[in-house]
Amino acid sequence: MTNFADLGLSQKVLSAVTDAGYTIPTPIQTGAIPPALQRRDILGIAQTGTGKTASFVLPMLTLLEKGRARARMPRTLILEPTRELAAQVAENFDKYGKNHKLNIALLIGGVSFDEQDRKLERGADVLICTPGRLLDHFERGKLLMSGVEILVIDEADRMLDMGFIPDIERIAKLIPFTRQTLFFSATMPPEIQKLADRFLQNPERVEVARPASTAQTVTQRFVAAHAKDYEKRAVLRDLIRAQDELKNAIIFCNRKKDVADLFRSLDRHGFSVGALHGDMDQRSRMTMLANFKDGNIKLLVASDVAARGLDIPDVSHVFNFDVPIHAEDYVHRIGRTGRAGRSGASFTLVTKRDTKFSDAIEKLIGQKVEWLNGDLSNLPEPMESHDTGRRERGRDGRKDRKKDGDRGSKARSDHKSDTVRADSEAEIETVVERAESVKPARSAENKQAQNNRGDRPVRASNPANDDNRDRRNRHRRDYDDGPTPVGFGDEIPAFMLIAGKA
DNA sequence: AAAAAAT
Repeated sequence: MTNFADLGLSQKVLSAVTDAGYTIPTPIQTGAIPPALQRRDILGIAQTGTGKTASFVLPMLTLLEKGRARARMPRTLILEPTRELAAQVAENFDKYGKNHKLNIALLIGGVSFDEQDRKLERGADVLICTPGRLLDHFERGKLLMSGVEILVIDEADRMLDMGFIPDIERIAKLIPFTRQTLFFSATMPPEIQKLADRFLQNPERVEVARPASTAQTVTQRFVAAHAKDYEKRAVLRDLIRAQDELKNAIIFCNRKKDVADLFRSLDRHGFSVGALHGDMDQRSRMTMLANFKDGNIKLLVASDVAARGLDIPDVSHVFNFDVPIHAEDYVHRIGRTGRAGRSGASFTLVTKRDTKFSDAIEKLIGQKVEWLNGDLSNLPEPMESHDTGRRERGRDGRKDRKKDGDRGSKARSDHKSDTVRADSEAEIETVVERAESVKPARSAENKQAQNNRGDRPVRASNPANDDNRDRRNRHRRDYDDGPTPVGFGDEIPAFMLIAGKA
């Protein structure tokens, strides 16, 4: 078996790798590192979770040991589709480059130019960028690309999805053709192949199988639900509480607005929860992600910004609050769990209007997904009608919030049965039965969840106002569960605000 | 029926 020591990496790099606890390289690393060290171009076909990032970070560090950066002339350039991915790659350089004295600059949008400018001025060995911000700096005359020796294009297929290809082409033209190019993509559709043909010279092609196919390590279930958001939220809460093995989870929504709404709802129900989507300000995004990675937050409600690439080890559960519209996204989302051979669980709420998409998912993954508590044909009547979510939710929400610590889904469904209109015994029984078929979460976890609430920076910024929330917001419209939190002062996180936007 | 990214 190949060892890291056999790949030709420098001592400095090897010792950092050893310190990080790695001895055996992954297939993409074994395949890509030796030719990369020979200054060959690389065409890497690999998904996240395969060790792809280290497969370019490690050889780059070794190659960068010779030479020194000059002001405004970066020596290497890495292009990433999202800010989080770029930040993650930067972390890798910190980790594996701890024995080096290299200047790493992270050029991403949403944060101030000043520090980025300073790093460019000082001379950066490695520039890790999202395309927009890089071009912005370039147009301001803050950097020259003529000294770039290595260009990395990561997640090329996703760059294509996001319409970045013209930017990438423009950037590539500014870099000398004598450069070395490392090009990575999870898939190779024809457009990407064409792009690779244009950018790469006699590349070494390294292709690795998808990491353990989804079916192997991830338990997948569909969960029937009514389409109304408050019904889906109730189903989701029961589902979360029923998970004994839940360490942490990502909950995906299709829209940013729904991320914000669901976050608020779960937060008010006492869950330890954060939110992540692209309209949040960059600082909140970073803080949320860090808190989630550190375990300060157990649940992360996210848009597809978190579906691919983000390296969040050890996610025990993925919940799809919405069925993804593109089946491909389903694979990426549930790929957030069950990584590196660990087991994981994923649950997807499916409503009648989603069947087209759930069918497409089954077709794509080539298997039927089991239903948790019976399929859509067994779904009881919706619990609304004349009593819509408004009144019931308000009460439900407050009760839940107070008593979440010692209260499971049984109690919850009891409560429901006295608030849901009582004109159908059978219907109530079904509701109770469905709720009981999932077990309540351990109270220790709920306590933990409550403890965590105060630790979050968002809250901590203004805890004093919490007391006034209910009174101040008594008249606010709210279909879910009680008052809308205000009182963030000047520090209203962006994800709280977007609900009001289009 | 969407999200992501420069301001």
